[in-house]
Amino acid sequence: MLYRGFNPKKYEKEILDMWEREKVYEKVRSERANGPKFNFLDGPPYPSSDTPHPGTLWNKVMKDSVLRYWRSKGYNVLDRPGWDTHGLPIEVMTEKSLGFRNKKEIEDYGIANFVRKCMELVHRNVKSLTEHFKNFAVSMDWDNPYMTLEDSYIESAWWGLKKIWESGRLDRSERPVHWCPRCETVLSDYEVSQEYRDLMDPSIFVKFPVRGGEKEYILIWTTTPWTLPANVAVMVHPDEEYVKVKVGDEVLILARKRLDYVMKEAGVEDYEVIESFPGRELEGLQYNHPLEDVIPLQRKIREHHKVVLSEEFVTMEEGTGCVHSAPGHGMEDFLVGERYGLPSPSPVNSQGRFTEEVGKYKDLYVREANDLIIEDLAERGALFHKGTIVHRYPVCWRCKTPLIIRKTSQWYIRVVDLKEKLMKDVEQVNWVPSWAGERRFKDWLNNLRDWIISRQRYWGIPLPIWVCDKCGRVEVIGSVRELEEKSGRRPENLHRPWVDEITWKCEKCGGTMRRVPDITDVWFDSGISFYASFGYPYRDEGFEEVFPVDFITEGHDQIRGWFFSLLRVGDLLFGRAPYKSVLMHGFFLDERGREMSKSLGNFVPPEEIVERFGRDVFRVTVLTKVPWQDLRFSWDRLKETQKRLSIVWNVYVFATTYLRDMELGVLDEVRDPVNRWLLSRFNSTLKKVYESMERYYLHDATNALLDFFVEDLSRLYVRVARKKLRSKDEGVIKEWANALYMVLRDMLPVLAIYAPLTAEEIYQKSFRQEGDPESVNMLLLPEVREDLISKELEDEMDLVKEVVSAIGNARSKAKVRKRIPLKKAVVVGVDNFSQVVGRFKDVLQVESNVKEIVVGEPPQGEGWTKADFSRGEVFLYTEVGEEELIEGLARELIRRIQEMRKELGLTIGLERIEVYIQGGEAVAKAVESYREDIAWDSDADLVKVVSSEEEVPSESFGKEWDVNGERVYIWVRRK
RNA sequence: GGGCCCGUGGCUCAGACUGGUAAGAGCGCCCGGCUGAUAACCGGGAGGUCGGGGGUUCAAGUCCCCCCGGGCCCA
Repeated sequence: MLYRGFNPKKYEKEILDMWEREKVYEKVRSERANGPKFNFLDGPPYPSSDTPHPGTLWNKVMKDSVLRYWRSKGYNVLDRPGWDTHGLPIEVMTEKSLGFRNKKEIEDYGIANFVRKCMELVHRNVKSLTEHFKNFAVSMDWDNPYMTLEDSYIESAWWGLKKIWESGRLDRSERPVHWCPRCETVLSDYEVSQEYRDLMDPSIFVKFPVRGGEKEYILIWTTTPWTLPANVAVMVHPDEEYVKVKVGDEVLILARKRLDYVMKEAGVEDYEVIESFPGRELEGLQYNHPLEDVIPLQRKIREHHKVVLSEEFVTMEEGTGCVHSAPGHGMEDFLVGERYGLPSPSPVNSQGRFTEEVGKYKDLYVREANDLIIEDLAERGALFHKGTIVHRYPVCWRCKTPLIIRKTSQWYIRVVDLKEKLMKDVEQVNWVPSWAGERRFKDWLNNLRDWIISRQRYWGIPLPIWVCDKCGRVEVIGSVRELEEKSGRRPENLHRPWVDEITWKCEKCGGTMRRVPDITDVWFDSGISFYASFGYPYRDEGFEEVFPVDFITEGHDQIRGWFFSLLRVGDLLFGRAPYKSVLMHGFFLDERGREMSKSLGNFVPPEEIVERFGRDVFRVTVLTKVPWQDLRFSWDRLKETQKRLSIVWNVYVFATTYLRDMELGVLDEVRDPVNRWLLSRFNSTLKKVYESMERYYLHDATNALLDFFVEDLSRLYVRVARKKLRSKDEGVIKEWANALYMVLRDMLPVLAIYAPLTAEEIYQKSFRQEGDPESVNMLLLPEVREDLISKELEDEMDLVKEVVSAIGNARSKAKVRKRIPLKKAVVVGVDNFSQVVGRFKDVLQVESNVKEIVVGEPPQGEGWTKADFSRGEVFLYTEVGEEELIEGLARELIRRIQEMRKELGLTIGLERIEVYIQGGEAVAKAVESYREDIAWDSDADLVKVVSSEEEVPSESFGKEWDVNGERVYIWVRRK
């Protein structure tokens, strides 16, 4: 028996336990095993914490609603969760827990020990996060997740890398990259863009003496003095105007557009332009490096010091228009340098300290060398001006160390030439919303760069690349078996350091083949998930059948993350995008619209949500929100959802109260237009829900369902049904009971998509019959009966609602309470309303309490109150006569008797009573006139007017009431 | 500098892809009602130049252009 009061706390945990105990999920899976396939791929969350961010819960709940939908449609759903287990965040956390500050401490501790610690951390967090997701009724295959740290997964990665190598796209090259001097590794562009800080740096203007010139200098500007020792050239814009300016007895060369700014900055008021020319005329102009006397490197490259042209990288927005170029410390400088055949020295080691190539600065940490370099420049008269600047500067997203750009040898996957193809792939995908793909993704692809795949760290997929230490020959290994064949050994684990120990003799020269020490970029790990989660191609777990997957969904940050990464790998290895539909969702923000994070202290713990509102309330709250916009969290929102769900709950409670002990069978013939309307609305709702789910408009589906409960059932149908279910005509009761029962029962599997715990509780407590499946999760979604949908009926009911509302309006104006029946209302302006009145007179009666509603011309005479609605107007006769007052009084009495019955705990329709009433003349008259109605409504065998308490049997329950200002005594005697 | 998204009553949000009924809901506020779903529920009202301007159209919150404000991404 369903009980009163929507109270998720009472049942949610119990239901979850029941599912676990009875292995409900496993049973549903096996029941659907032969159904058509729906393939979902989980974007693997990063297990860096043991508590999920509320946004991750939102993400998982959205996924769950889609999975539940297809499963309830009879599909065999691929619903494996994933975990993205490798990478720097886990390493950094492990380092912190061990108190390490650099790589050396890790190596001293032992890579094997360190990697084991990382693994432990991952497993611990995965376990905890899994419990959290299960706790929100997320139905995935939790016992069987894919994890990027598994050997089978790593082996699949190797297979992919080997294939890419064979296609000629994998190679090593030396380029400047963003480098974290603490973590001592390269960072990808993506990682760099994660974190910027405002840093204060020197802003200096430096004079480079023109070779052979007489006190003539090229004026450059930089905020990274430490890159000056690696200066090779100066870039100018070919088409901008440059000038020679006389300052004192010196001549400076800079861009015209920067002149005023620079002089003002340097506090120089006396200067004179003596010559002007386009930048291209400067090309080839040679200069001397001001620090060449102290930097051995500079003496080596002195013949390269000259002006080069670049229209793409020289701006007139900052600096002097003459750009100091150090190809070893800047991507742009490097590109221009390549064009001119310039060297690209990068005299900085992996810890960000200068090498001996730069003489006296050796071993200094680059940022700390700035002051000394500036001093040396000043001593040599090369410093034109020194200031400071606060600018956004990239820092390591994990350890917050300012990054440097440094040339290193890295492994790349060349993809830039695939741009056009990738653009085409994107068009093949169904993006929700469409602009996510059409615009955002394409914009991102426009900036496509080659993929730096190597990282100089420990916890990750080891690059399966072995290089001969003698002849430099490269071999890429695609499987464990291949490794074993080459080396005769099989590592106990495919991680570092175990694979590092595997070596073999070079076939060509007899040297030793050693693995490059790098691991892969973690975006490679997750990018291969669509096939590596199957262990493809070494384990046959049905990969080919599910490629490409039907559906993925993640936040908009994953445009350049996972969506991109998957596409890149999909195209490299299989020539197409590995997914068919993508739902891009928003971020979960706090009440003020800021990102939610533990460090900001605005993080809402899942436990608190469960404690205050419960799991289903959270689920439905997030599911009613447009997915692709950011969601601003608020407790008020949860409160609203709680109210909506409690109406759903109450509708079910209402039904079970009235339908108890009734024989419910099939609904063979539906006569009443209100019931035909109900079935129409039911089927329209199903249709809307299904269509919305299939285009991933999750909020439309959820709202359509809730609106059906709130608008159609609660506000309308139930109110009429209350009367009908107590009809004197058995046939009427039967029809209404069956219609209501069927609709509510068939809606349960739909409700279970969004609020599975609540749906299960209702199912178990009152709708599950002998022989029914043991869980609501096993029910199939009802099919849409198009033939029962009637646009006409639905439109008519909308009109009825409007008329009712207009009558309510008129009552309000005339100040006549609803309990008083009114004689007549005239509807003006709607042609077919007579037919509507005929069909829906019960609704009109219950909702408006007007005896006669007709269609016609505006009535003449006194006593009419008018109200407008969209298609016409209503004239309500609001004069109240004796007769109406008496009838209203009868309703007052009934209401009070009912209240007393309730107080006595009597069961409706079952326990009978006798009623005694003492009051004035009007009361007596009301009882006389409406005795039968009173008796029927209150299950009374006797309704009697008495003149004093003496006439009332002694064991009666009596109460004094104030009815419209009159004192009335009522006694109820239980029989 | 480029790209994308957002801007709708006091607050939180639907509606925009596919132009068309007097622009909706919930919360809050004011007034009233209902009463065997009831620690609920319902009706009425006040409150919106749909950020601003221009354009297309018989018709624009919706399509196009420009601007302003906020956010995200890229440079």
